[in-house]
Amino acid sequence: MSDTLMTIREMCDAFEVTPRTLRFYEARELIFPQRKGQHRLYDRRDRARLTLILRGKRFGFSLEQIRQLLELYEPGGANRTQIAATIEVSRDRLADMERQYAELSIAIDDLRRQISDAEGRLAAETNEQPTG
Amino acid sequence: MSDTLMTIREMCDAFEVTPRTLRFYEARELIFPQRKGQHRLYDRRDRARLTLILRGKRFGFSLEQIRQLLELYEPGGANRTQIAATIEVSRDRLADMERQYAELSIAIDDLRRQISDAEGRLAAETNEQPTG
DNA sequence: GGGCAGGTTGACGTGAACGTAAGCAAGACG
DNA sequence: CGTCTTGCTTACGTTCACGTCAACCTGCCC
Repeated sequence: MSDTLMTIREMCDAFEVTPRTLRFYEARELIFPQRKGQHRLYDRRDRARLTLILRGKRFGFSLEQIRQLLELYEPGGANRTQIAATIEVSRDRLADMERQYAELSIAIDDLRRQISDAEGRLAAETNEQPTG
Repeated sequence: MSDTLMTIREMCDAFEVTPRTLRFYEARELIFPQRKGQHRLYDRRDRARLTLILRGKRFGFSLEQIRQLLELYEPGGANRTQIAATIEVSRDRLADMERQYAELSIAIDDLRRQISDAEGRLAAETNEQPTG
């Protein structure tokens, strides 16, 4: 059930991307759908990777950074040096995300305060008599 | 002290941007430095706005979205309708950021787990005798 | 008064991440 | 048999956020 193969159209509908996008990600070696003849078929693994890709994009990572991160999620037959390198860059990304998390917390508080200030001004103006 | 005017070069050094970037933001109406003759001079307000701009960019907002947000931080003589509209879009941005915050938390946990898994594999491999 | 550092405008170039369009193949349908 | 849909490849176009470059002004120093 969960390892159902999906066509490109099904993938597009499920993830709200275009075929162009999926082919583009494949060209950049972010996903590796099988082929049935000429047609692409996406399995559970491809869907998991696409989920991570879209998530990474929302955090502002480049496709290349995401590609490196995806290596971490593939316990394939990489050698020690490659695994260590992957861990390296992943730690960097993690640090980025932790920084972003902290800053986002501040920014959210900031924005909430600004919004309620503005709401206050709006309410005040409502009770005043405008001079014009 | 805090309302010192700064030249474009001083701004660039302070914020690690290029002159081109500052002029670009000005063209997009994100900052409004004074002019001394032809030369630009940036005050405390410009610096505050630039801080918010760069922050917004780190969260993946477009310059246009940031421009709208900046209106919220300027209690200038806008009319009720404009203030209300600004609050509207700001609430949308806030919602974006809250979503991002929640998702980021998940992604960080995810990534941490993947990294320690990979570290585990690395350690395991160190203790094994490689077949080759 | 010549030159030069620092700033200005304007036009064009660039890289990332796709969009769009043209043209072909292959299975489904009536 | 034609044509419709779906997907494929190739190639060029687009948007955003700047970078790069040319040409000009402008103090200011020697």
